[in-house]
Amino acid sequence: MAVEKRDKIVESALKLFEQKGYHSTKVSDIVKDAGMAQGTFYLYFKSKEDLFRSVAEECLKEIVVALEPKSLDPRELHNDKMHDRLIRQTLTIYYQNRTILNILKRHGAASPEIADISKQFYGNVCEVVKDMFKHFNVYPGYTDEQLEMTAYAEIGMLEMVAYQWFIEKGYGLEKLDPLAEVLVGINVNCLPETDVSEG
Amino acid sequence: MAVEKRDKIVESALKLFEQKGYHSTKVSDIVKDAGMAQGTFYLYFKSKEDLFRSVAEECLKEIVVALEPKSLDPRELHNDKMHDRLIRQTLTIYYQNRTILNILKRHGAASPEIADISKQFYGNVCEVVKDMFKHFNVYPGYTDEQLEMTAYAEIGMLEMVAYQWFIEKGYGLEKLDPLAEVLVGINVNCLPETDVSEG
Amino acid sequence: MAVEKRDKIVESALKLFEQKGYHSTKVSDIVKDAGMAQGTFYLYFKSKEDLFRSVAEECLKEIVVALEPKSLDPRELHNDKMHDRLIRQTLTIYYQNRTILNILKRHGAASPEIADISKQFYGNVCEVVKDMFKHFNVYPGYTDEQLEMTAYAEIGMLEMVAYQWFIEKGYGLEKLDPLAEVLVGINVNCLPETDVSEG
Amino acid sequence: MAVEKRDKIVESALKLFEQKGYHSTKVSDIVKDAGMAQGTFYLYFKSKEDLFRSVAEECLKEIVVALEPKSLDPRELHNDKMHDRLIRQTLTIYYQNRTILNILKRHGAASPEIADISKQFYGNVCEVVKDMFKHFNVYPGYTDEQLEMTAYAEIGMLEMVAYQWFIEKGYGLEKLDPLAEVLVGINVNCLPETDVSEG
DNA sequence: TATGAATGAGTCTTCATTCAT
DNA sequence: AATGAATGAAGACTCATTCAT
Repeated sequence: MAVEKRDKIVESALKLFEQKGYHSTKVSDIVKDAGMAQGTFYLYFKSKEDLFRSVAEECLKEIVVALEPKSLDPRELHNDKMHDRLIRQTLTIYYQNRTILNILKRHGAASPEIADISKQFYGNVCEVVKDMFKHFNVYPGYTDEQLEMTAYAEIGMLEMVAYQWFIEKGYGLEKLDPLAEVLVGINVNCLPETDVSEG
Repeated sequence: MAVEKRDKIVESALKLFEQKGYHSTKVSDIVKDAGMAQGTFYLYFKSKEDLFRSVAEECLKEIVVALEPKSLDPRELHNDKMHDRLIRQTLTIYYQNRTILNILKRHGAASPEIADISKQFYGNVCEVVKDMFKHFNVYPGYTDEQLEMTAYAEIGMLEMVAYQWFIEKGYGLEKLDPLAEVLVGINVNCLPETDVSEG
Repeated sequence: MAVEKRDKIVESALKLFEQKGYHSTKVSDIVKDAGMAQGTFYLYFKSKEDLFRSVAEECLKEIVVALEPKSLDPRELHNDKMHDRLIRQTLTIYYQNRTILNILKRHGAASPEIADISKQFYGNVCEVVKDMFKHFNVYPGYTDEQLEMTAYAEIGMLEMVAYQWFIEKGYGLEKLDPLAEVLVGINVNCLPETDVSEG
Repeated sequence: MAVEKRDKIVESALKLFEQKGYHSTKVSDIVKDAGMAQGTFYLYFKSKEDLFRSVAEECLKEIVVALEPKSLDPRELHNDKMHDRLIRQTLTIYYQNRTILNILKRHGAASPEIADISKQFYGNVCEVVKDMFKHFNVYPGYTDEQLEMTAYAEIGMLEMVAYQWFIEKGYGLEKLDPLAEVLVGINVNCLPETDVSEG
């Protein structure tokens, strides 16, 4: 029961945050949408900011975990379509979490106090991607900073197209293939040892 | 005199928005920082939102204009380093406008009512980049949607690294070369067949 | 409980409006007088104007209803003292509602947006009086416009003396008799031929 | 020049007060309408309230003077149509000053501080009317209080019909005759020594 | 006289949070 | 655990008035 109520609050909050933004969504809006009394909210969350922080942290951690190599099917990763697979994998995860990503991107970190969540998220994702690059020796001879730059570039690329197609344009996973194809196209020769003859 | 005061407000506002975010910055903070009375603010801006909208629109328009091909030195664009030049150009513009871009990225569009500014900005930048792709026939055979995807991917890439290095890490233009090098590296072979003599 | 609070607000508001006028009475004055917090006010009224409008509409409707023939004792109305009775009845109603009438008369409709209440009130009262004139055939041969003029003249007469004696001079119902006597004197022969046996 | 500017302010103020009420009319509205700068206003009036007070006092004094017997043509007053003449005279004066009377009636005395003007005005008009009643011995045997009541009743009557026809309905002096006829009708027998056989 | 930019005290209204039931 | 009425601090915006030019 308790968990159900908490989930209901989170669900309503995410919906409203996405529609109206964090600051324009009142606690009263959330509880009205969730069908409960104002006071009930504070049985599950210390404050409105606590709700946002909790939800964001949860979601973003899930995303990071999902991106980690150990989450991926290892057989998939050892063939020549690895980069393509990675891109599809990431886009899919972004699609599944498009709501929270939309909120963070469109409405920002809501207030500087919460900005650390966003910062940490990007840091974590970057680490994961860098590890992947190292693991597969994608950019041999690159310094750590160069790897970091490359990682962020890839992340920015994926995030932007996910935002534009999954949120702004409202498409679903039917756009996964066309997007992946184009993104692989940009990087096609970046992974020289990958046999791209399949093209 | 009048212009000076307006500029002073904008300056203080940008500083405070960047530090504390749009919602946490009070009009009273802005005027205190700008050294004037509360009422003076309303001689130059209809409301706090009007200030944000005005400044954002101004800055973003400037960025779009700066990115347009006609703003670029044409001699620069007719050699085989074109892509490198474009990346440096864009990064420089992003660097120069890092404050407003930071505000928009970190604190979002402040409220859904202002979200249209951000949306239009990306639309415009995308158009500029697509035109560039077409002009130099970078991606022959691509459909318009594919060009759009590629354009957004490039924009996302540049934006993310600019954000991470110029804002989060606080570097200046001394990072222009290393960043450009890496970014070109990602795309290095994307323009192999481009014969830019086509003019 | 809820009704009690609302009533307390109305009570304090009427008191303060009468003392200081609508515009000089702050919401903070009202809640201080009513012994509650600022926010509580807005649980019961949308705004200060909403409070004024609500109270004024309520009171004025009551007055109109009280003036309607069906509110009057029918036995009273079928003798030759009818006009005297009507005048006493109206003066009594004006006395009972002197606070709101005072506010409207002294402080006006507070803002043009509320002026419609006052206008409608006079329109309604005029209709009631005209109907009474017609019912008892007080002014045979009069056109509708002439009846309307007469009705407004009577209303103005009653309102003015009620204002001067019950409010400005602060008398109570002990002035009912002298006022009625004089007012009947003005009109004494206006109803000479009225055979109220008309039924 | 100076007088012209002052008059221009008064003219604009009266127009706007009538349209929007005292409180909703800003000093900036008045000077904009009068075509001058904000500061100029304060060369002619100490404050907004001073303007209102000055204008109201001026107008109301004029009305009282116009109503005084010495202002009336003495030949008119010594015949059997005296009451009719008085009513016409008063209605005409009310018509000519309908703007200020409208402001006072519809928008009230603006604030309690100015309420004294209105109060004094009615006191003065009442005195004039009472003197007239005494002069022509209209109500022989009446006490002073009874005369005062009668005077206020007559004033209320005239004021109300003037308001309804000259302001609410927007008619001009073409309504003078019908209004006077009806008003005389109400009082027709109140002046027993007047030979109404002429009627 | 005339200007109009600048002032800042004043007030309504909002909304996250609390607490008695 | 649940309620929802009550709270009150906070902040955007207004506008009569001033004053340097």
